[in-house]
Amino acid sequence: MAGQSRPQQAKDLQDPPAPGRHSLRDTVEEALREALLTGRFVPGRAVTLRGLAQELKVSPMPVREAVRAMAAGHALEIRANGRIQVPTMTPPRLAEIVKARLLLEPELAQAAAARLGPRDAARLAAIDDRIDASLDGGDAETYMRLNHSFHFMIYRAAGSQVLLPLVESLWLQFAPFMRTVYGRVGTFALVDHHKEAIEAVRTRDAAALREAVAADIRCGMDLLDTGLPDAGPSVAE
Amino acid sequence: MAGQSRPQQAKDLQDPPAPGRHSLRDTVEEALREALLTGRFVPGRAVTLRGLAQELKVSPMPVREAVRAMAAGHALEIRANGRIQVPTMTPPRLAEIVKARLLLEPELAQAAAARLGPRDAARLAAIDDRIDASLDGGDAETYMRLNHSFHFMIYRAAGSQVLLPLVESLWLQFAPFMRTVYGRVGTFALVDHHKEAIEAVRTRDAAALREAVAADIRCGMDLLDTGLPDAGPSVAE
DNA sequence: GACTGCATTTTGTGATCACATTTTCATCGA
DNA sequence: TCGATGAAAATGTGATCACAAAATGCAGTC
Repeated sequence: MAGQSRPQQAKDLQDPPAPGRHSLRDTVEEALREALLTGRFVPGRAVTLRGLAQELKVSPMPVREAVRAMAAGHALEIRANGRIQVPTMTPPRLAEIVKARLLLEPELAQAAAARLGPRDAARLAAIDDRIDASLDGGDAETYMRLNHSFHFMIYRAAGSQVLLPLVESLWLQFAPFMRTVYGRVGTFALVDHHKEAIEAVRTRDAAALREAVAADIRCGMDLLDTGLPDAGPSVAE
Repeated sequence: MAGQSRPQQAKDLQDPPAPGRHSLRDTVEEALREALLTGRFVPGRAVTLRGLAQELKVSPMPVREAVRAMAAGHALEIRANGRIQVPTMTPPRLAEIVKARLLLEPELAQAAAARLGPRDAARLAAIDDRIDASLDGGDAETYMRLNHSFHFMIYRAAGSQVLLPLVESLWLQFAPFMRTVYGRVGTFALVDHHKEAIEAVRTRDAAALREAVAADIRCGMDLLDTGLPDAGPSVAE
């Protein structure tokens, strides 16, 4: 034990006891997911290994693996020159995401209906109240986090091991762009179908839940369509 | 030029000129994809970083990132103790994969129909001939490779940036299990709907192509269902 | 003979170093 | 004033080391 070469363990991430999981890599990955889903990472934003590492107080190593994992799901993009950035949105890409969402999420919602009930409806209503509050307050970041919670509380109930990850991948892809649209057109214009979804959950009406989710996707993504008439890379942070 | 500390670049992977891309990581990832899609990696098989690295003549570093990327798409599984293995199949998981495939792949095929024609039909027919040959010869590995080529030659024509990666992820998940079933029941019992698909491509009949793909999925996966009546972990290498 | 105990090996994780490439930016010249 | 040029900084990639935890193998015991 020479006592000089022990460059192990950051040890002071901010939660030394590490309550939930272990592995700094998972922590970084979760941080990235958060940043993307809440729109803190805007399309086109450059992500550097050392920069992220310093920000999260870890070595570049766990960041490399986390970034690579996100890139595998197209949540991040590795350009030809090797640089990493949040993917930019294009009209055809957005159209495809909408199509994929409409194929998968209603299916997931329908499957979840049987495993949900009045208790869950109450929880969803509570989230929806906070969503309305964040919309009134113009807090887009909180809105996006809560909207994600709302949808995935439903989807998770389906107990899916395959469909759910696919849908998560889709959300990671469109969320950053979603955020830029809210920043441009504001959050006041938002119309969702959460109320219908809650009612469908309460009455265990699978068909109605399916339709509510589909309608919600259609409305939200229509709004997004108005956000990219031009190929404006103006919001590249 | 001290000439002593230059532990850079393996340099002799097997293709020094490196034709297509660069980056050892991508090479490893491609090797993993190949191994999974052709069924050389069977469900439950343990994958070790150092082992794979030695096998591919690279350092463990690129392997770590490649494995992590595959795990992000659930093509590999990182267990609670950290060990890496090819995921095992369960009846509900297989059912979900079938559902997801039936949702996405017919859609992709339908979209691809407009961008395919007689020339492509001829190419597909050529592949299908080789598929029949590999089935007669009992060469399951070649069959799987060609079957993948057949389907993705169609899907790729859709020019999809979102749906296609999702479908690729699904194939990586069920392919290893598919292989074990062929090993058990043989390849002679295989019935596909490639002939109908080729005809639909030739006549640019989107609806027919969609239906041919859907039928092909249903048949193939029904066969797989017969492969796991019990929860037999007997085929763990 | 089967089971428990410990020593050895294996394996994933994190950190650091070395290097090629690219980007950035300040300086110089027309 | 603007563009080219060069040095300096930044960045991704690959390799190696160190370490903890787990798996493995081997003995010794009941």
